[in-house]
Amino acid sequence: MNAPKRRDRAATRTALLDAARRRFAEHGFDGASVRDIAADAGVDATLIFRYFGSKKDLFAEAVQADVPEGISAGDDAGPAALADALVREVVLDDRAASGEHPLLVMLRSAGRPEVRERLREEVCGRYLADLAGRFDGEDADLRAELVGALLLGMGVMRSVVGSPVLSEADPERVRALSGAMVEALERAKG
Amino acid sequence: MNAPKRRDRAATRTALLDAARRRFAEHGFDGASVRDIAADAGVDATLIFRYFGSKKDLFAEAVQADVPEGISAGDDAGPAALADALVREVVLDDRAASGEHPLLVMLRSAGRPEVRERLREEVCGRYLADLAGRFDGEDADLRAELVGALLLGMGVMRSVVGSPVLSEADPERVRALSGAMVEALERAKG
DNA sequence: GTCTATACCTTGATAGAC
DNA sequence: GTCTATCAAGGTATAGAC
Repeated sequence: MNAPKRRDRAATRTALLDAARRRFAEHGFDGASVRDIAADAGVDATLIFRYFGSKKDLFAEAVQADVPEGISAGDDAGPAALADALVREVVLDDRAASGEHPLLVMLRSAGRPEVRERLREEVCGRYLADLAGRFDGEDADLRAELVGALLLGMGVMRSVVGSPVLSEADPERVRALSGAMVEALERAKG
Repeated sequence: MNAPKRRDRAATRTALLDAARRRFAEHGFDGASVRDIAADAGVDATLIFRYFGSKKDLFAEAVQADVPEGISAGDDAGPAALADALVREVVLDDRAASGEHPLLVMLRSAGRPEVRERLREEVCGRYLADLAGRFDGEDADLRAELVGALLLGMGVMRSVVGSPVLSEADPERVRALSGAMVEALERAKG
């Protein structure tokens, strides 16, 4: 089912991206070999280089494909509302179908400097900037950073460290507790 | 200076461990080759296998050596005091001399399943268990997990993502804000 | 016993044949 | 558009030199 019809560029590319997403998510960048990915896709390994240039480029494209566009909270919502949306997106969301959140996939591959750089762009440019804009007071960026740290840390706990507590806990309770932490930050204006 | 006297088992081992710590901390598990480590230590690469068995075993020993024994807070201190001590240890402490905190080194090498397993033992068994014991109420373990997530996330922000905000912020302010978040958890008893 | 030479297998990457 | 060498680098094992 993964094997594309022979001589079908588009299907080959798609099959490779698909296999890459799964392999990278499960084994990380270094743990997934191009030969394994190609075998999963039912094509020859050299096609990866023909179509994507390098393993790194394949990784970039595979992981980028499902980074959510924006954040599902109103533009004028406060930090707590945004944080709540992010908790659901990064931590609680059942991603059994779509796999791990791309940020967490990147975290598991953070040995590579290029991956860390993408992470920084993604986290700082996309998420933290948005968060910081919703805090008021002197050190909005520091408080946004702490919210980001909490979120990222929850993802790391669940997905990298592998602690079962967050997965097994009542999602509503998780949202309530993390919400209380964010509200404490809102109260502590600089 | 790194080259041990020839035919000196202890000195060779030490030199290898030393070089390994530096290489692993800077480049992660996959980014540090046994040949590079051995070259740094001024010895032949195959000695790594003679003395440690495998690269993984060398990593385990190199990283284990400087995981702090216990946590520098009184046995009867509350969660906030312990969290404060941990913030200093993991995030704020100037480890320029001793290098990154071993937990963060492990995080940067978290592509490998064995590394993740060590991380889980370390984080859950050592840090979270201690934290959970200091909360009272129903879901002490969940609240301990959230404190751990905040701490780990701060370390990840600084060391993996590479965001400059935490490093450049006033340490006292960081302690005050993270303390407020932990206190919010104490208040939210299950 | 302590170290060195060397060789083997896997993996990322390239060149050129079909 | 696809596949078959082929290469360099890296982890690992073994034999043997001092």
